[in-house]
Amino acid sequence: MTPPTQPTPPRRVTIVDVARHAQVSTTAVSKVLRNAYGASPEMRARVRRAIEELGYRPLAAARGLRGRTYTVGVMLPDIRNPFFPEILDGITGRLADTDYQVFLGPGCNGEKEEARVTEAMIDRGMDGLVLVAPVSSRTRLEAVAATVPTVVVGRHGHSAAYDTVVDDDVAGAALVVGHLVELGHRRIAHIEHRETDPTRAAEMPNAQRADGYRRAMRAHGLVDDVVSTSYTQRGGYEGARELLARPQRPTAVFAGADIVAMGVLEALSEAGLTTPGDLSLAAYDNTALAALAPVSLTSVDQAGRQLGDNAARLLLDRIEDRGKPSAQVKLSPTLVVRRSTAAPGQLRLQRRP
Amino acid sequence: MTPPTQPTPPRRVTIVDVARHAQVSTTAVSKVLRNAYGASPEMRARVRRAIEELGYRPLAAARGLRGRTYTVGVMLPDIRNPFFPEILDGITGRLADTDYQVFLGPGCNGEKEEARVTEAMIDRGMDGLVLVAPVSSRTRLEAVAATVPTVVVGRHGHSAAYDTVVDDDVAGAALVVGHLVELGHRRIAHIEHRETDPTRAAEMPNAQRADGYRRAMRAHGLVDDVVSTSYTQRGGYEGARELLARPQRPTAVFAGADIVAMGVLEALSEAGLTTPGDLSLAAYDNTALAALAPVSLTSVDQAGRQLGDNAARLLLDRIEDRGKPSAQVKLSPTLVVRRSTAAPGQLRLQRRP
DNA sequence: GTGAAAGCGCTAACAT
DNA sequence: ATGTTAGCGCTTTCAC
Repeated sequence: MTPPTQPTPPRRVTIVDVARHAQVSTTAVSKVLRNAYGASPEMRARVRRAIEELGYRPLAAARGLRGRTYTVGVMLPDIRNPFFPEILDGITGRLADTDYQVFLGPGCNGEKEEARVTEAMIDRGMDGLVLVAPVSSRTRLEAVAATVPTVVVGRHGHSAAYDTVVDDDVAGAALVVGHLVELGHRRIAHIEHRETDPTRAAEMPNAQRADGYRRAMRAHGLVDDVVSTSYTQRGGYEGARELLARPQRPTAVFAGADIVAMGVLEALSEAGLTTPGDLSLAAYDNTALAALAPVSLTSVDQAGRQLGDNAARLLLDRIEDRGKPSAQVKLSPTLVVRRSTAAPGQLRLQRRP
Repeated sequence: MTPPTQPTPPRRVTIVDVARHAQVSTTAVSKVLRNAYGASPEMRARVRRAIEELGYRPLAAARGLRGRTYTVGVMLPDIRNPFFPEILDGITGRLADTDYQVFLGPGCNGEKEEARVTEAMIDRGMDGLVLVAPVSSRTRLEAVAATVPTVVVGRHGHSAAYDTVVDDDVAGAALVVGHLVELGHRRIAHIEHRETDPTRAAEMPNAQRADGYRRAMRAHGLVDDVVSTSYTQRGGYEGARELLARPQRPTAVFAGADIVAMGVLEALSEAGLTTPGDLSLAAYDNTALAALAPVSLTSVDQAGRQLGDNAARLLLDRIEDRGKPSAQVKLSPTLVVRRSTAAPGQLRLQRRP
């Protein structure tokens, strides 16, 4: 009963094969691989030629047993959120010229999933982790960071154990409020993501945005009006339904995320209303959704690529020197104005020209 | 010059620690870990207790050196395409109850990037690979499959070296044409993705969709009208511009992918036209984009989750038995009708009720 | 500058 | 059923 095809792949080329072929020691090959000190130019050339001729690639898993795996893990809360690929691009861009390879964990919701993914990454010997908008407790994050170099993206709150990279969500919210006020709006509502856990609440971007909104409203002498749902399409839909049922409707809505605005649009559509004629709508993240022609949503642009770029840079630094003091990077968002916002009370100026 | 914090993480708990703590051999622990034969129930209990008490987790990288890493790699062409997460959900769902962990490669465009990612996965000792809609040559795919168990998703064309899971793209295209014809359309255009390489062209879903479109048109006694651009928003925009410039405009457009339809909508918006009043629009993939209220796009639903589920199942089978004959799974798509398609020549029936 | 030898954490073959 | 031993492919002392 021999199978038709050879089920056994040809033995992989190892460092021993290279050493033999180049007539040097495995140590020498290892040194060349790592650009380490202690190999003459002549030797380097010999070894490189042998590597070339044999098509040798080091087995990262084996390297990891003693040194590094040259692997970096990125944990994203949700692959579906079109904002996260931006961050990822920033990370891979920065790592492109290095020997490091990036792998993503599967999208994870909640602390349990996060723990599973981070543990899996640590168990695979990854050299460093980038955690994007994690919801785990700070204690948990610090435990991870104690085990492996870690950078946390999109979560406020400093720690000596890990580096952080965030956008200034308070400033972003202020941009939106400022824009709407300038257009003449005074009844501006906000749909926020309700964070249940009070301890980490303040560290999350959603809380910062809500806070920034409240402060900006106050600064403009206006009364804030916050509806608490979640950063999902459904959350936007429910939030909008609640706002539309108010005796005194807001003239503008600031959704905490683009995806939330999609739910708002759904509710508006059901009610036979449109933006910006019946309601101005602004959101956050400036994802591809916001740029779609039929959507054309005013939205806050987080410098996603830069977030990722900085995260990768900090991570590489920390892999080189685990003892270095932790760094915090804060980037400034900008506002991208599109057709979903306009002066209030206009004579039902529709979208079509 | 001692750094303020301890830069050295506490030594990891190893199998030796567990063995010592449970007063057994490391072999015994290993057997328990793998549920292998040769350990009494009593011993299993002892070992499990020790594992529990010490918080031991095996180092996947080290396991891989002898046996398996319990890691499966998934390569997606583009994280931004909202269709792919469906497949991923199917994969992770199927693997959830196993010891296997899924990692994603960063989105890769083109053969070179694909080679880089697959090599990186192989070098990390991954036990199996799922390649989604790869563009690499068949030779290349078979080389990968010869090295590591591989399942190819979303690419037609069989191979003895790897299993395949696809949707029936020809049938999907026929669904669209049938739907539009039933509504009364006769001038139905198609925007396709131009594949440059002729050898693999026939294997790609885009070619199958174009082919299915042509065959369905012919079957209905209609003349096909294909514009070749690419499966991108820009491709849709350019394709639509070309179609709108025709002396005799089509009354319906079948875009090869949802994202293409977004570009069509952009062009329509610029021209002051709307769907379905001026033009019916249908697409493929039934992503979240299609379901957005302001978009509401008729689209072919590929059974994304089932694609992933089947891929994972086949992969596990192949990991167990590398010699087994390769399998091909083909799933049937369905059509989700939304507001972007209607009978032609209607009196500018707008979207709003 | 170079290489021999030890060992990373684990599994597999081979005792017993 | 259990333990002993020899590696997996690589990096790292530590000799020379």
